[in-house]
Amino acid sequence: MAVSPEPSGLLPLLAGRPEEVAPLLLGAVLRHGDVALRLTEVEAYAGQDDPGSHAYRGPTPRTQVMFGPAGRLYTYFSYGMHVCANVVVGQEGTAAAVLLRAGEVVEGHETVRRRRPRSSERDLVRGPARLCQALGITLEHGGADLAAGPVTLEPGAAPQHVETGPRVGLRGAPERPWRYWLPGEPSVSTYRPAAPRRPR
DNA sequence: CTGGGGATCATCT
DNA sequence: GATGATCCCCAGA
Repeated sequence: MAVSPEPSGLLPLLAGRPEEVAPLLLGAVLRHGDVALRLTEVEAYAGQDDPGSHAYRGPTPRTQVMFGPAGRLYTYFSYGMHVCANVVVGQEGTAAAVLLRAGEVVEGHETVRRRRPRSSERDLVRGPARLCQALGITLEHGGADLAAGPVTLEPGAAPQHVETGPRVGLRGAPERPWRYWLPGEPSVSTYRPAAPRRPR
């Protein structure tokens, strides 16, 4: 009567609405190579209905993956120097996604340290671009199937407490409190409104 | 711990 | 040509 934990047990859950799926991903383990991270902070994005979503204006070459089936990785290049990663969720065609914002290193700490040598311990996996750096996720991983690898997602212990709040860094988005995090985790980002850019 | 400002380029209009 | 779902470094407390 062995209980066989199914590594893909999380994937059927990804088909739900993004704001329902996002909190389920907290505590889940994201793995790439010898590094494994326990997710501590995520953010939900609806597709065409959501002005904060990259898919808001319909499919483009970049956002093609978001319109595909759930369980794939959507990666994008940001601010000229950073890579961020989302898990595509919801029904095919809806372009919903969950941005992976922060995590705790549970395996491969030395590898992460090597990739982020100047980081303080607290900032190691704090923030979506840092998370990708820590895991070694690049634009090449865009479209990767999380059930097949090389980046995989496994269920973790169900979180006891989940807090929610406004999403980070969005301008002109309606208040959907779709940022989810595990309270008390040192890896969870401090809330900071987007800094206004200096006019030239 | 907090806050401010510069870096730098793929993507879309 | 403008714009970021950001990070890093620095100063100050």
